[in-house]
Amino acid sequence: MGRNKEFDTTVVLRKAMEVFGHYGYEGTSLQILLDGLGIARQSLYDTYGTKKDLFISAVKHYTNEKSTVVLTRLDRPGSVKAAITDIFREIAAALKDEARRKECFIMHSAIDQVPHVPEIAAFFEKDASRLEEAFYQALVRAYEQGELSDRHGDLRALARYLNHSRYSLTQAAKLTPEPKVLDDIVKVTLSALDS
Amino acid sequence: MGRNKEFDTTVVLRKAMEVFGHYGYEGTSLQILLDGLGIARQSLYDTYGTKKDLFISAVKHYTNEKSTVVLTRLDRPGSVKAAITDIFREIAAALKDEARRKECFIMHSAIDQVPHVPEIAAFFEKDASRLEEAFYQALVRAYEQGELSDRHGDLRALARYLNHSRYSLTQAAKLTPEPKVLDDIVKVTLSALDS
DNA sequence: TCTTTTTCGGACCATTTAATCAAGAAATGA
DNA sequence: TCATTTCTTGATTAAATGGTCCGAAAAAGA
Repeated sequence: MGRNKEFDTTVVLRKAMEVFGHYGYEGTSLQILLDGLGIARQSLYDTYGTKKDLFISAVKHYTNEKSTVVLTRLDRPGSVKAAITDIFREIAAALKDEARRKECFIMHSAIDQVPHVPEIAAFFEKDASRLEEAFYQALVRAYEQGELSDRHGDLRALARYLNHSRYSLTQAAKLTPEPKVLDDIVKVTLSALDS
Repeated sequence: MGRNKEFDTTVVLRKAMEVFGHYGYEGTSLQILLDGLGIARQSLYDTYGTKKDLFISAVKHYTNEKSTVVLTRLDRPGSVKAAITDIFREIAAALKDEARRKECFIMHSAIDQVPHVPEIAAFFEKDASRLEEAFYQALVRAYEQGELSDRHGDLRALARYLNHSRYSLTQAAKLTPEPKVLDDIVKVTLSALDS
């Protein structure tokens, strides 16, 4: 019994990504936050806890969502190169989409807080190592399948590079509104896999 | 006549880079800032103006310093590949040095402010296009010198990629304290120039 | 000595901050 | 009907915010 929630908590979480992504964690005042979420102040505290709690929830939700997509693609049977290409094309597409683009920028705000919020630091560390390992395993499989030559040598380094490149694309997007630049970066990034 | 300044304004500017780099622009309270700079409040306002003025000065000073190094190397006669390799090795070295590393993180704080401080947005836009052009001209020269094959094709894309990679290394450094990871990323990044 | 400049520190300002408490209205299902 | 939950709003709190003003001490050169 009791009254139902009038807002979808994950929809509001996405809005939080946008707001925090635009203003940064410290740059987002409670007023700005509430205006962006479209809910009343008390609803925020009742549903998510403090401003920091909401921020952490938004960061985790965003990261998990993105990581899941990557992990799924990497586990997909068949060409590993094709899977990795898809992953990067998908990121570029998200960053070129007016609506989805805004959510991505919470990553930047989150990285700001790494030195100050232990929970976020620990979360990112775990996520990064999980993804690095997934990339590595996929690359090993690619090698076994004959998709990579000995030229690529250090697959561990290649895995780290790919995971880092994935993260860094949002930074590039924040610095330039030009879609072509993003495409250029992705293209050259993927050329690291060429034979 | 009159009393001399007791502090070196550029030394204090470097300290400002560290403080802003660590806490972010909004995350840096005036108190934190003054403690970090080691000067009195009034001295700050007399010398640099407001907190925002100081931030902008620090960002510009840092960026100009780094860009100058890059432009100088790219103009150096001889192997372009060697020059670019040097540029990235130098960045990695800075990010691995306990002291210099801290200053670099002001870049991250600066990018946060791009959507909110027009002066910073304009400054970065100019700086980026200048460097992209320098990379491009250098790559053209490299091609003419026989350092690059037709495989590399789109030199404009390659230039954008290199400039972006340069920026993004600080992000990688912020996410991991592991020097080896940085080296791995640089190694693979530079492999884009391999024949 | 005298004037100028800088340093330093405290006092002070209005504003904003995140967060809590309270209370009534609206909705929900037993 | 009744208990429960959420929504909305306003009041309030205590602390922190960036910035200004003032005055005295300390240099430095004329």
